[in-house]
Amino acid sequence: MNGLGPYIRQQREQLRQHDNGYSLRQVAERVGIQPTYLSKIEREELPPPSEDTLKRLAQELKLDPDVLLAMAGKVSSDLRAIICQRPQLFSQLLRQLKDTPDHAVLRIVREVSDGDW
Amino acid sequence: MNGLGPYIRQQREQLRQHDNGYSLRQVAERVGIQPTYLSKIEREELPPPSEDTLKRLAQELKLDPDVLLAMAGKVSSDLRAIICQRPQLFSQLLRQLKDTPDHAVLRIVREVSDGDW
DNA sequence: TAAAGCGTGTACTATATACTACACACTATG
DNA sequence: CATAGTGTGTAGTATATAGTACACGCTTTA
Repeated sequence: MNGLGPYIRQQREQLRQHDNGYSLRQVAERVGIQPTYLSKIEREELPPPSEDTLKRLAQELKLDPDVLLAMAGKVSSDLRAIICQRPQLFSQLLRQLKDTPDHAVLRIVREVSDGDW
Repeated sequence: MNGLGPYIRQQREQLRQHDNGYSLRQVAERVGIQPTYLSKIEREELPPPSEDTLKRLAQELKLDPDVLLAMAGKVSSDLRAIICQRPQLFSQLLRQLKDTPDHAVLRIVREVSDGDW
């Protein structure tokens, strides 16, 4: 359980082993931020960036945006929108599922996608 | 579908019909904000207040905090925490359930609470 | 050995968020 | 008819958020 910063750095260095285009500077440029900023993010000298920046970073580094956002304590705006449309329903559901084991939740997911609803 | 502000005002005036302690000033005081601020919130002259303030307001006005937060486009911090602990799982679930009708989601809720998991 | 590229330290900055403080006019109450 | 209470207009503020800009020393490359 290390933080968002180290997680990003590790992944970047991972990718770098197979492709030299993953220097801090180059990634920063593709993501559209200053290299110094990415440096600080990776070393957690500054708090996590915005949702948008995190998403671009996730895409660039081939990471799951939802995971990256979660490590920053954030929830993607599209999920927020889903909840906000039926707040009582989904609030109840989530609190209900808080301590439900993964496999049981996944069973629900599969049942729903098998779509006899 | 009127906004958060009018919704709050309406509820406050509703409560006021049976209890004079629901003037804008008195509610504001109990909630811990300035009356001018509450006034602006109700008339949507200012953007919605913080999560904490909305929750205290909900309690004071006997409204569902999740609903109030939702109308402000926010999601309660405890729900965020639940999602952030298993982001992939719950992101998938929520996107899956986005267009699932209420009754079907409620069926899940009941199945889970009947707890044979 | 010069130039390009690397990561980082320091110092700012712009915008959004979340309010407060004071003054005013109107209404109801004692 | 004074005074207590009501809602609101105007102006300002503190803090958080989300970054930028420049300079530096080190390393690799040509």
